[in-house]
Amino acid sequence: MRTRKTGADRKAEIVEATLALVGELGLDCVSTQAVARRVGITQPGVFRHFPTKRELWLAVADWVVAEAERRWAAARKPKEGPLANIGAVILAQMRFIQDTPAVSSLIFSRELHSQNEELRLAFHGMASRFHDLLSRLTGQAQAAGELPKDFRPADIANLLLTLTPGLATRWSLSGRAFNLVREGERLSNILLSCLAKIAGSRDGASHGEN
Amino acid sequence: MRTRKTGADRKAEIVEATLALVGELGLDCVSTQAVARRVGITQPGVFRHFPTKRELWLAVADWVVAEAERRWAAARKPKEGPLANIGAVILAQMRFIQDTPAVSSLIFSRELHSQNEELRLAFHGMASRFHDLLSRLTGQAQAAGELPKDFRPADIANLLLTLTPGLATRWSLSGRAFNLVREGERLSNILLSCLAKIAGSRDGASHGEN
DNA sequence: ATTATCTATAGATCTATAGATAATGC
DNA sequence: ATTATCTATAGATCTATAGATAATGC
Repeated sequence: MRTRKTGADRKAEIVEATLALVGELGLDCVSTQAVARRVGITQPGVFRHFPTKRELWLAVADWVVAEAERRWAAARKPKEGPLANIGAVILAQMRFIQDTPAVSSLIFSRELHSQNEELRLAFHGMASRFHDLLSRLTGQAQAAGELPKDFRPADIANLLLTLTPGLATRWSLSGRAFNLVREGERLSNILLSCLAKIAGSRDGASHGEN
Repeated sequence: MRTRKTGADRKAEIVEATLALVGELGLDCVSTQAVARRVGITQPGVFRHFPTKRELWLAVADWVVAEAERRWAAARKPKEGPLANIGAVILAQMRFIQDTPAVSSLIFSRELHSQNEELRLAFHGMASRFHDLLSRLTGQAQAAGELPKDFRPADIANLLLTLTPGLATRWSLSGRAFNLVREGERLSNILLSCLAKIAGSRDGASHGEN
């Protein structure tokens, strides 16, 4: 019993250690033993802070959701146009995944998938709010003439939304061999400039295709 | 000892059961016990067909990769243009994920991520070949004037490639609450028609942006 | 004769509980 | 006095091995 911290501090440490281990080793490698070792306490010590492992996962989800929303808010650039804001928010999300790759593992885990509905709903809510944010910005960009009105904001938002998990998948499969943020910047610029070109060439036209 | 099958048949059954269980319960719920129960043999029976669980995962990966490539080939429409082929191949991939959701779980699993490099390489190879296929088709579509030459085929292919895992993520988080194939068709049509519109409005122009 | 399957079981690991111990805060 | 942490341990579960048994194929 060398060090002794407040309950709140230790809880935060345990959540942080769990996220780091999920990112390094994958989700099902994370035993309470491994978490305890990393934090520097004994394995049963973990259960004094989280009565069950399920509670630990929920705390992890809370942290992830709060951190994501904090980063979106920080990325907003009120002085620039809606299009620049879309790019900034997408980049913030890419940076979040690069810094916290555990998020990707959590999304397809058993815990979330079939054993902890609450966990799935927490992440689903996060994704929904991200979609809402992108929809709103897309609507503003359309109103400002920066994006074409050929497509509904919700659809463009969905297209933008797929970029992050789509790229994250390739990143993970490659062994994290490229810079996720840089590649994300490149691809989102291509997509956005492609959309913007339509707006530029025949602004305001509104006939659907497909 | 009621039934008794050939080794090859039983192996295939075990692989199939494993994939089904991963899709239903998530990857780390799949014990050799669960697989054996589903197949209808005893738990040690599994190890007579696969010496280690690692070997079982590799067999699963082999099946997934072979099945994916079989479906891409079947989806090709030689009589239609390159653009229609791009759409068809993307839809085939969406349908594959919808039929075999285990693939998504495998991609972010511990097994693949940090314990079985061979498994990661198998899936990485699959993704690379899919990218090559989309790049080739994009090049053809550009040559045929169906897509603009503003962007490199490899970049457009990357954009198209993110659609499937990106949508699959949203699908998984939603509790598989929408039709992945139909939504995939809708979104890929939006993306492709957006790209095509540039080609239509000022064909052949080739100046980069961003 | 070959080989698919079964029974029995070892040994590792994982979550969680009970009760003791010692560091902090009043 | 409160509470963070430790030691000891139960009980479940999981991969894998050893050796016996029975179904198939020549």
